[in-house]
Amino acid sequence: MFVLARRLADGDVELTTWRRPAPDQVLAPADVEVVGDADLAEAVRRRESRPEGTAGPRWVWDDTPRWYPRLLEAGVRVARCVDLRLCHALLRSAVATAGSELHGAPRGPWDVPQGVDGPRDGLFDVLPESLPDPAGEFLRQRAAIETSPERARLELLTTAESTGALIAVEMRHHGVPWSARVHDRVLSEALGPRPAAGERPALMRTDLDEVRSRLDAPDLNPDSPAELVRALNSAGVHVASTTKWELERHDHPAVEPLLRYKKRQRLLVANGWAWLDAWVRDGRFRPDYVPAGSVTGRWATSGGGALQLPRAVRAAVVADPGWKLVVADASQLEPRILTGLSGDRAMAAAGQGDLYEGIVASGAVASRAEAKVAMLGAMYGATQGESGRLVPRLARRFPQAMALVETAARTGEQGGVVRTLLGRTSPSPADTAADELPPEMPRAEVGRDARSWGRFTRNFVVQGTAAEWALCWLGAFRQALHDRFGERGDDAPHLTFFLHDEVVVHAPADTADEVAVLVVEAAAAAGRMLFGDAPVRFPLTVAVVDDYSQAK
DNA sequence: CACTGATGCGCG
DNA sequence: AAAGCGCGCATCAGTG
Repeated sequence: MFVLARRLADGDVELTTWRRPAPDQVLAPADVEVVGDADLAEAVRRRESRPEGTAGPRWVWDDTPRWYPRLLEAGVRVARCVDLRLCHALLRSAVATAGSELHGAPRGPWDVPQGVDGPRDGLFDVLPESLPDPAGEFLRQRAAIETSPERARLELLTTAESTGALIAVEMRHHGVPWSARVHDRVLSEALGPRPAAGERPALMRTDLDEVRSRLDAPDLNPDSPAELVRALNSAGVHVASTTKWELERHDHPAVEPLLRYKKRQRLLVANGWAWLDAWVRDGRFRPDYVPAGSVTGRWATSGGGALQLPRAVRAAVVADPGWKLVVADASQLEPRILTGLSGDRAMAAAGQGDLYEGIVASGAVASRAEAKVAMLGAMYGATQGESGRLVPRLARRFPQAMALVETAARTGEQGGVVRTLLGRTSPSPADTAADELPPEMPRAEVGRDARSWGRFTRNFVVQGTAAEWALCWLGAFRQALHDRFGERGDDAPHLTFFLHDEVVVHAPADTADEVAVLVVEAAAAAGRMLFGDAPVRFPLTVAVVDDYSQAK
């Protein structure tokens, strides 16, 4: 059963129940209720509470961040939903929906960023009207899915994507437990005490004084790359840029303090006191997650840089008193995804334990470090350097795995699209680049573009399927947490952070060990959802800790 | 003054 | 200008 929620122009909400009159018949609206905004949470709660063992409704709405934050604030959790906006994007471009009305539809009002008016901006008493004709959109989506030869996979993909949207809002609602005191200590130790506004921290002034005197450039602005290159060249350090990688190759006495300065500047600017003031309130950091924010289906965030939290500040993620953090990350996720996608039995055998050690044991390469570099090179399309040299050695031992990424690369080079296991389809280069491509691009340029697009499609199948695995993992784990601990209410363990192949759970201490078991089981379940009984394993590294820096 | 693109670096 | 993918953010530098 589906319940479609649609916000009307006056702010009221229309709830339409859709059922199948009989199995195999098309969905039809069964009843309609209109509730005032103030009564919405209660109406949802009523329909979510149900006898043990019976399935609740699947809420259908235009855009999860427009609905769910206010429900959570009212204490109402939703088990399942269909996020029409996210599913629209998937189905419109999926090759598996060919022949449906949605397939290849021109960009329209559903092709918008999430939460266009902000999840809640407090300026309006009445939330904006729903995106146009959600019932029509819902039916077009159901038709696209149900007539697809890939129906089962599209059902799983759209469900996983929508559940991800719920989880993103729930994680923002709970927030990451954050100790401003510890964060300040980390900063003070790395940079010196917090300076007055507009001042450089003491340790950075020391670095800068050394750089200026050793380059004989007393007025140097170290934050201007152009100025820095000129000063370095004048001092005999011949660099074309100021990247860490290039600077490291010179042993001029200015280089060391300069690299120190740059490192500290980075910490100050990206995650310094200003960040703390802007992003941490009442002991919580609340990132704005953007599910499917990247083309491959990985999440992004907007504001706060949550997916780039430097290791140095992770000590500030501290569990509440009496609580623990359960940190779990999937080991060598992308190579294992490639194993499952390709059905490469030699690679599956190598992945019984540590995959990179398994590759060494297979005789393909000599060391774990080489195995890692070679594997990344294979998935990213490396052609040069150590990585490029090692890739052919992998190809000899694991021909099926290598053939899969090679095929994806060739398809992209020739202008075709590729898809993930569940059917997310890569953008077409024709649509993406046609208007930007200069009419008379030299042949060599076109070739370079094609190869670059081939590296994108090569990686798309792996990174995108890994993102699908992660969504299934999250969804299964969320369900397991709720089944086991849901009745504890605010005292239940909950997801608090997600980073592509890693999750952090904030858990009451007495639940932590059990949570650790559930997260491992969920990983195995995700593997089965994608690959059935194929011999590919998804081991996790799990740690129960007091702060995030203690994990691994 | 506002905007855009390039640079550099943090994360997976 | 780093080989080799995907992101976000701050800052600089150039343009309208």
